[in-house]
Amino acid sequence: MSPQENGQNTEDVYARVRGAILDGELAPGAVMSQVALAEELGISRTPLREALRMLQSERLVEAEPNRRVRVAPMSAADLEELCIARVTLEAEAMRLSVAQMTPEDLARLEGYMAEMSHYASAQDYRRWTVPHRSFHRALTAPAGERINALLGQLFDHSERYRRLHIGHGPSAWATAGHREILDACKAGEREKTATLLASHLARTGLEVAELLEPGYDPAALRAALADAGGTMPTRRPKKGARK
Amino acid sequence: MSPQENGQNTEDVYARVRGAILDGELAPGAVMSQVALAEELGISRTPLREALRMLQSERLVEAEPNRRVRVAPMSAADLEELCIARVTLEAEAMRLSVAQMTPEDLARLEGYMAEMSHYASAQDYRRWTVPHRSFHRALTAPAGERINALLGQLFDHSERYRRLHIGHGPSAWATAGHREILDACKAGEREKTATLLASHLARTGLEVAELLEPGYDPAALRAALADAGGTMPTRRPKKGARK
DNA sequence: AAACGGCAAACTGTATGCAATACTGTGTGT
DNA sequence: ACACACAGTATTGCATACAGTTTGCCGTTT
Repeated sequence: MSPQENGQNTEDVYARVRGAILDGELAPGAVMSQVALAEELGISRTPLREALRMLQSERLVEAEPNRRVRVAPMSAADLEELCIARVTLEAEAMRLSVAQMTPEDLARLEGYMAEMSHYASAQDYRRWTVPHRSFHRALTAPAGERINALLGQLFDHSERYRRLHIGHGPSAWATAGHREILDACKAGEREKTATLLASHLARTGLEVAELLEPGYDPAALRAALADAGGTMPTRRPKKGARK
Repeated sequence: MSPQENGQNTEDVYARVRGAILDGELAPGAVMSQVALAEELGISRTPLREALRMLQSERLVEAEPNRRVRVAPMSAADLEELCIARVTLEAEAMRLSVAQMTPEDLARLEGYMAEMSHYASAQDYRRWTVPHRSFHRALTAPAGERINALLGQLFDHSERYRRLHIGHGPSAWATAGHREILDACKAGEREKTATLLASHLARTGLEVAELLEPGYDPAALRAALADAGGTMPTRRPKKGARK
């Protein structure tokens, strides 16, 4: 969170602090003094306080009266809920969108895929996330403004977990997953598209949860994935890991 | 929004303005001057501005820089998205919760039912909404904090639509719907409980949408309800309204 | 009569000041 | 050595002040 870049109005402050939280630059659970933060940003406390209120409303910081705000902590249980919500909502938004997508929409999606693979091969994961976000957003755009606003928030929160625990880049299978989803989209296969997306999201969530709290068993997420019609692709068949 | 009741800190101001919006006391689309509002509330603009920022984050007011804020407008399309999100998410939360509910939870739910019928027979719809909210929240409480925070917001936004368009009270069939849901809950019938809930939510949404914009066809909501496994109970078979 | 332009009042955005509350470190008693 | 009380400091919350922008009105022009 650089000392003076960009403007100094509330919205810029909001964007900067939010970005710092999502990037992990402000660690989960960290307490922040308004005066220190405002000084660091080169502004007064007034716009900062307003920005913090917005972040509080979207659960990125926790605030109690007369106490310093804390960056929202992270936990496997919270991640699991996040993923459940996302798997459920995004899969349904996908179902509602498939039929409505125009050739232009599909072309745009191909464009994002190309961008992603470009940055992936350049190992520029920082920039990879930009078309990645656009890709997911474009998949569900026809579902409407409000639903996509919700999904956008869920996406950003997920990214916070992902970036902190597996760097900023794509897993090997993520690209293949995007390809499958887009192809199913083009084929107009409504249910297949939705379940592929659900599986894609759940898989990422499970992977990050395993890194975050190795012993944690995200049974509810598995159940939600099953409810969404999804499957865990090639669940490594170690012992009798059948459930 | 009374001139001086309650405290005058940011949180109270937030609660009061929020309540006024949800009750329709501040009409959808109304523009609000900060100075006028602050004066009416008997406070300065600083805490009001912070409260408005929070309301902006949850999409109850719309704000553009250097312009007065507007109470978020309402439309059938927005209501439809709201209901889609709620039907999808709340039904899934219900599925995840059924197995985890304790006898105490079920007893609490019975208590809310009793409260509701009490206020319903007294025609005190204003107070009826309190146990109604508790009922819905208790149904999905085991699904976790984050999911219920999301559902709480969606519930409140739905209430805003409902209160504005069919008064503040329950429809005749709503009570029966709650009864069915709770009974299925007690029987541990996971899927039935979820689909009953989905149908309940969608039915209310369709009813309000019809009042709000008579010609509007909420096809997406019907599709989402079908995806959730729900059905429209006794869809009045006028002509060949089979689809 | 309608449209345009300009000016004044109103409003928003940020900074600063002050009172109230929470935090921290030191000293004291057991 | 440990717990506790207390005072000094830091920090939050709200109000006010001021600069910049928008808005609405009114006179002028076409």
